[in-house]
Amino acid sequence: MKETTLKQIAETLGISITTVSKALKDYPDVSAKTKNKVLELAQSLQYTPNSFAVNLRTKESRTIGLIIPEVVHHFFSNVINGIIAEAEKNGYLVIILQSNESIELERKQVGLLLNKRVDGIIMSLSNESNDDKHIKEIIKREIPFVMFDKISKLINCSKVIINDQKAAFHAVEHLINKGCKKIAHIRGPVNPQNAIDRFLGYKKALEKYNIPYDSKLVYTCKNVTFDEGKDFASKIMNEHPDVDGIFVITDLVAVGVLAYFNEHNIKVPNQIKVIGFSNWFMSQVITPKLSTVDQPSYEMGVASFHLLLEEMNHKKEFLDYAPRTIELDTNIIERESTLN
Amino acid sequence: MKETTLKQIAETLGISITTVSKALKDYPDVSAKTKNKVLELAQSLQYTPNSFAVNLRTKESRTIGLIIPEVVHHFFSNVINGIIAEAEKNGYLVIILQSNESIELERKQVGLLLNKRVDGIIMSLSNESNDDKHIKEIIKREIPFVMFDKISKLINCSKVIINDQKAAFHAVEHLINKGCKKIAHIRGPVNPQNAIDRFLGYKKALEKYNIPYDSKLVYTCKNVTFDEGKDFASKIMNEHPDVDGIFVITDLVAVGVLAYFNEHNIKVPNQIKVIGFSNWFMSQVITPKLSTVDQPSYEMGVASFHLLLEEMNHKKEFLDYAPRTIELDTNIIERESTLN
DNA sequence: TTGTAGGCGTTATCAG
DNA sequence: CTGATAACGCCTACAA
Repeated sequence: MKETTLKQIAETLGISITTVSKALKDYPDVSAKTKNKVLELAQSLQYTPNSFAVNLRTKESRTIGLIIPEVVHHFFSNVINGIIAEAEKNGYLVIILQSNESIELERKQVGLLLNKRVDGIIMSLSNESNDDKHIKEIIKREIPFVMFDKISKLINCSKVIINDQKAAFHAVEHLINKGCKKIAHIRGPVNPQNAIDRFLGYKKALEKYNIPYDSKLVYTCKNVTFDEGKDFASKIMNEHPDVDGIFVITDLVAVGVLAYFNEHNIKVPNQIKVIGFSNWFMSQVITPKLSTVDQPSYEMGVASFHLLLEEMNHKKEFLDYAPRTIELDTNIIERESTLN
Repeated sequence: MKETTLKQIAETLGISITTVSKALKDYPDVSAKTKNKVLELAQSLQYTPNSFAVNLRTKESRTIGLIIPEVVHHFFSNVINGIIAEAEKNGYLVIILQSNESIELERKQVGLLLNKRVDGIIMSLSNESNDDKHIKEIIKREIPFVMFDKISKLINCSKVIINDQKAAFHAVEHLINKGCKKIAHIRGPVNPQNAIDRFLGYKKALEKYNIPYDSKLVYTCKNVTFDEGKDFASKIMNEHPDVDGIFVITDLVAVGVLAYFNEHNIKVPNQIKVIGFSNWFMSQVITPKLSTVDQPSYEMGVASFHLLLEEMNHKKEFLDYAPRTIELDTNIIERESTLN
């Protein structure tokens, strides 16, 4: 089936392409009669503008790019959800790319999106990211750009975040309020800002309650997996059997911790309490149900797109735009794993 | 920053656009000297072809569309993973759209992708889908098209599936082998082919082992959620307390069933055995660990893209293409919920 | 070996 | 109210 074009409509109707174009776009300076004729024929021929031509002409594709570390991930898939829902409402489509937590791939993905000339890019950094060149390239090319969750403080762009430090502080405070005296922390990898901030929140909470900080009680994830949770739980029990509380970087790992405790008949929350982060679905399903920090993932997606849209609209009007940062609220969800 | 174009390079070098274009595409009929000059300048100017222009010229966008019911879903997010990985390897980007299990949205998404003129579409039907017009439109426009998992038997297109009936048969047979005498089935919604097939597999297994089929033992999900699992578990225990095995349409729902049993101190697998479908991650994390049917989700994604690529390549060469169906293997994963 | 010219389909300006 | 004309940036016969 051949696609219908303005030219075809113009020819069959014996009028000019210009007029057809105007009629279809409801310009005021086309007679009602012509307009009707055109609209009718266009309808019956199922005319839709060739988006390739429109893109070329208007220099925009109404498509944005999204780079995230992983799609198969409770938090990120919820963010995706928020972004594509909001994008669609505003007439944008979303190309999704994964970095698989690798900086090399991340660089490649940025390149692909720049070549594709998407109208804007939303991104959450990979854990490996410790270099900014590819990000700077986005900024340099003046592509509207928003970072969320795993951001870089060194980049001047719009951001959607939570206050990781505060949230972590409250999580650890929650453990302390529940009676924990010796609290370990399974932290995220070295680079990501949010792993750093959550660690700082942990430290601050100890400080406030006069619990001595002991770096030996801090365990650092490499891959942030279920299995790492199990391994660290085992290590903690061996090296510091008197630990009575653990704050874990994310629920997936915390669930690994609980799995280990279940298998080794270590009683949660009686002997040891555990709190996670992010409120993954599985946390309310396992035994004992995991206390955690709720992170508004869908909302982060929505907010990210809004900031991007704002910036894209400014760019279209050749207006300056000052990056904005949106900080969303979190709150502690108390479940069985931290009961008194 | 202004984008560099062929024209600019041509002008600064004092040669024609054509020559620049040819030099960059390594045509044989350009002198080595010119070629080098061009390549060098292009490099230093970071020239990348304007994809909008290329799209228009070549009539392809190297972008495909993917429509799935839900992104936040263990099975589908794994499929996405497979598709975008494979697409990227082959120089394609992927636009992802969700139907949210609504046929109306699904229709809209198809429309968006057709307007966008993607080179091909991969899709899994929503549970509501009982009408084909929008799908037929894709076929009519001769857009390469592949369906996976939730397919329609009425559409003549490439498909990637598992043998749901056989897989379900084996799941129920597994329960029977483990000693179950009265087996209930929590099935999926009415429309999707895979819900129908799994139900038929359930029936066949009963038949083979001379267990009378009782339609009262079949419960039909509407939304296929965790909560429905809990509700149906409760119903089953009330209405048929002697049921000793349940085959559940998917792990998420099965986990709901287990949650109910845990809360009401009903012993799994001693009093009643449960088997799910799809091997969601959480199934190996809960207590008791859920037996299930492993479904090769990532591989389904990869295979779907391959079929699509095959069809897109045929189309480019104006060759006829006969749709193919790939059926992937499944296998039973035995865990605690069906132990003897 | 290089360049000219036409076209992909749309939009925008400007003249009639 | 309508239409001719020129872009947008690239590709590719074909001509020189």
